[in-house]
Amino acid sequence: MPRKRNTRRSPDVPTLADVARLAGVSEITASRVVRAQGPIADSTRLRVLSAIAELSYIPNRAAGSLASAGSTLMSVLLPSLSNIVFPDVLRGIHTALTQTAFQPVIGVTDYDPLIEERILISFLAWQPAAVILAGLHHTPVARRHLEQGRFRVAELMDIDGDPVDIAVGMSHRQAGYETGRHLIQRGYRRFGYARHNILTDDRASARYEGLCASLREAGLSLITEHVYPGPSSTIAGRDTLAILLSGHPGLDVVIFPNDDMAMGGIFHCMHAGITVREQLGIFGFNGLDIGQAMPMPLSTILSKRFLIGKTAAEKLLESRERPPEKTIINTGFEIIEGATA
Amino acid sequence: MPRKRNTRRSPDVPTLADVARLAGVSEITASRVVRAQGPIADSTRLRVLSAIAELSYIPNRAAGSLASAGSTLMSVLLPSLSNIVFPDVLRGIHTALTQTAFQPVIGVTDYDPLIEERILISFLAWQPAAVILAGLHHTPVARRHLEQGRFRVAELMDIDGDPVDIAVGMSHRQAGYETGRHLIQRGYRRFGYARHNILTDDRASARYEGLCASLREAGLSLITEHVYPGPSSTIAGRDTLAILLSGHPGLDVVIFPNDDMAMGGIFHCMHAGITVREQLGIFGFNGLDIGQAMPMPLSTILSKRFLIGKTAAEKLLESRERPPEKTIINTGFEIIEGATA
DNA sequence: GCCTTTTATGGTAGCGCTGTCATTATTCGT
DNA sequence: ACGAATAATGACAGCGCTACCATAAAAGGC
Repeated sequence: MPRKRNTRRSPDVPTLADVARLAGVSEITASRVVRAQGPIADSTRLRVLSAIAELSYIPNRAAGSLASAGSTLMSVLLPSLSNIVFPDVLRGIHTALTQTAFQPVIGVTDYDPLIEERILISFLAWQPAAVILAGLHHTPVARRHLEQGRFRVAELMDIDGDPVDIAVGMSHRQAGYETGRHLIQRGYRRFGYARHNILTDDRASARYEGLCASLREAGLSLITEHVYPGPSSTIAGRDTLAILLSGHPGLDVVIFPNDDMAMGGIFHCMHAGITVREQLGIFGFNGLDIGQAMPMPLSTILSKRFLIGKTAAEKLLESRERPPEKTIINTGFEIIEGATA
Repeated sequence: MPRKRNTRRSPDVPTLADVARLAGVSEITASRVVRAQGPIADSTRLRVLSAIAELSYIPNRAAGSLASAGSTLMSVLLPSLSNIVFPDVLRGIHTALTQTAFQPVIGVTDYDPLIEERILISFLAWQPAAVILAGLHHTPVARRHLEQGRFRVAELMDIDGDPVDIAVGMSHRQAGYETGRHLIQRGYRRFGYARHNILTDDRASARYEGLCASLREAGLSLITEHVYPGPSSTIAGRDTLAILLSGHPGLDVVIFPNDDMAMGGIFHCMHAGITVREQLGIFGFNGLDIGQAMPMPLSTILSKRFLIGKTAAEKLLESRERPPEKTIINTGFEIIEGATA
């Protein structure tokens, strides 16, 4: 005697077979209606759709994915969500995926390549159609999986390096370099630098290097820098500036790795009675809304986060197959002159 | 003649059968090693693990989920990621899930119950073990799915209502009420209110109602309010305060629906030469880092976002089955006196 | 030493869906 | 009007894994 069907499942979850039976068609026809694929007579479609509605049928994507060896998932691996940069990227991705069948699945790596590797592998277990990551630097294991998988890969934010497939972003090294040139041209000479302790934020490091290069070219160098013993935050910026100035009161400009910390720097100046720009220039990175809403808008660099996310997702949707050659898309950046440097 | 196996897949993706063959065991034994389930001899486990490593085997979770009628996914549906509140909640969830087999899958609803319903259904297609949503208000269809599904449900942020399963959060109505009481006690009498256009931010509405109730009790009422024709942002707060004051110069305190907008209000005061607190009180909501980093820390209410996320995920992990009775966990809130009201 | 329990392993049958191929009904071109 | 293309539908196997049961060997109890 054959074992009773359906022993493992809750008895009342409808399957495609139930829908097909109710609509009086075969399973495969019902499947075609669900996927809007292949020629279906209008009358048939209607009957199937009403059966779906009546049963509150939800397709089982695990079964679908297994049968078709593919999914409509797009894995997105981001370093952090506390840093507003990445939610902006995500919004871009979402915007591009709305009205498509694709669905983003988000993981957070905490800037740790090993966590990235672990999450990547657990995402690959769901057979995603595409993978989006931040940066070009991954563990060797992750890189191998990215290169060998049957999915397209986009690496965001950074374009200084060798992408797996598609890179969308800007040159952070160049942004750092332009920052230095801009500030030198505006007359600043005595540079300080504030850092945070996220050593794996490769973009921040690249900007730092670019800045140093431009100073070197002008015969200058950083007078001082301080690494805040914690992740980036406004308070980190405030406290770091206080420390920098206590050791080197002669600084005339301080560069921060991002706008959040730069805002903290401005708050320190307000508190200590330092006139921003005249006495001390403050320069950030990202071009956040809040910095531009201040009475004296923050001098910074606008990174085009939303555009990066949107462009990457659109590019990934262009073809189902892995492209034969690598693509690098430079979304560029803009110096916002602002009023603080 | 039987059709060749594996025609649909790329030929070189290893399966559990390949692992088992290489290790010289049966598929089910290899499966047990992968899942760390059931008794396995150490020598066998080692052989299987080394076969897995050699082949770079990645389990196919679609197949696993289909066979076991379950997954280790935890669906998380949040209204927005631009609002820093939700990344904080997410961090809490992540913290609770680290070192467990569970994996969060994040969707963004843009504060739209219909989008929430759509994303919920597409997530349910993956048979999640649990679902986390924001708020207690969902479409009837969504509510029905939540109630009938074979997964646990946590509704976050808000506890003023009837949860499906578990609610974790605070009473926003009470927070609004306490805000009013606090400000009245501090001597403020002429209240203004700034709003944004996200009508479905039920929490903001509940705070608004609580505030009005406390004013009514004290024989007061809002003198004016302005709805900014756009989503919440610092610039929205700045511009809204300008409009409120131009119409009603006699206001002595303005309450904002969140810290971002309140910061914008402070920036307007700085720009317009208004002395915050003496001439005009400013009150926010959330207790963000950046507001507390200002020279005069923002007066606001601390909502415990991280704790909410962490508590909810922990609670969901407690049992595999849907709890027989509803649970409401009040994480509370704290008034931060600050220096702006 | 014999029976029971525990440990370790395997055979088999699906889970729910879709790719492939086949079949029939309809439309079209000339 | 007749073969050829097209539209609409179905039968069936199998995707990769795990639940279920069975079996065999080792360990324990008295």
